[in-house]
Amino acid sequence: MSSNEKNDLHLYDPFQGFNRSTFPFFDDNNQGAAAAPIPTLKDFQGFDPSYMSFTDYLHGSVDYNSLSRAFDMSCSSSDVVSPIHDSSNSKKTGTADNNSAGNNISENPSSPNSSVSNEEAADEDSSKSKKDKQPEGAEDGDDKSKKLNKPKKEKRKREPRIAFLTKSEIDHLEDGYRWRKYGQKAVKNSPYPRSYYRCTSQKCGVKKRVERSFQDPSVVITTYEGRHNHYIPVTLRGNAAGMLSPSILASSASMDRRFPLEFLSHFLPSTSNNPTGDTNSIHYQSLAPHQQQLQVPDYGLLQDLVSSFKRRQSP
DNA sequence: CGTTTTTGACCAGCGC
DNA sequence: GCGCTGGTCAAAAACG
Repeated sequence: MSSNEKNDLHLYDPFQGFNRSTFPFFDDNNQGAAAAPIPTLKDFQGFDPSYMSFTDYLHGSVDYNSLSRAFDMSCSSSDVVSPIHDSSNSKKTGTADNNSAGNNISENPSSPNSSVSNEEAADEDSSKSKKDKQPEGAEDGDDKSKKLNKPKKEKRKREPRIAFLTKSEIDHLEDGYRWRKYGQKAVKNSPYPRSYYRCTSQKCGVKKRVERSFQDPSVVITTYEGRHNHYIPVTLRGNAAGMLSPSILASSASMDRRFPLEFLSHFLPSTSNNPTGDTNSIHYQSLAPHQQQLQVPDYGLLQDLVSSFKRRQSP
């Protein structure tokens, strides 16, 4: 990788090696150090870049319509992100091509506004679609039996998902939240398994999947589903407060295991800083260009992205 | 001892 | 209807 690329990044950049231009979602204008003609979100009509961040997504400050709209039109400006607008729910529509990735991002809920997610989450997510093996009448079976009784296959609604590509040696990057791994599956056509995590916070139904790209093993694909409805837990292993401390982070040499400070700070409910609701822009200002995550609305697109990414990196 | 990870089994959805 | 695959459960093991 080119050294100037590195220079471009902050020393604690966990994404070193990534060419910023690969990430059209972060506007560099504040840093004035754009390394390449990067299509920014401004290129996405109707989708202000300063309004979209990973955290924004998680906290639902961005509405999915905007998101999908943005992606829908984005691609012209980027050879990395292509427009995928999966409005159908068929997870196997593109199986032939995407099967390795597993599935497509699911449809936007008809009412992007949300409530969907919280309802499900509130339900402890387990009610969601847990398949009930239904042991003989468990007490907690109300969830299960509920499901069982539920005659219908009301299609399980899925929360929109956002995938992030991160170059890291570590599979499970710390993002400030606590996750409990609840499963792991082999990924078809890939030597790397996919791990399933769930936020340990009680009412939070956020889930994420982590897997390594088989096309470029250095790239970790993290797919988030749902949005946190709480602050970063203070009891975070190793001390969340510490993680959020700028001084600590700035001096940290082991950042490759974490997302950037700005990134973490974005996890906090934005209302705290900005009653006017203009938080996003404020937050965005604090975003450094090295905050390089690529948000992808369609999981099935990832492999293409990785390929594309690799191409860009090799001269 | 409480929490997290591992892992085999099970279930639902989808294509054929 | 069958088989495949992704996603989840849950008991046991591992860990701190």
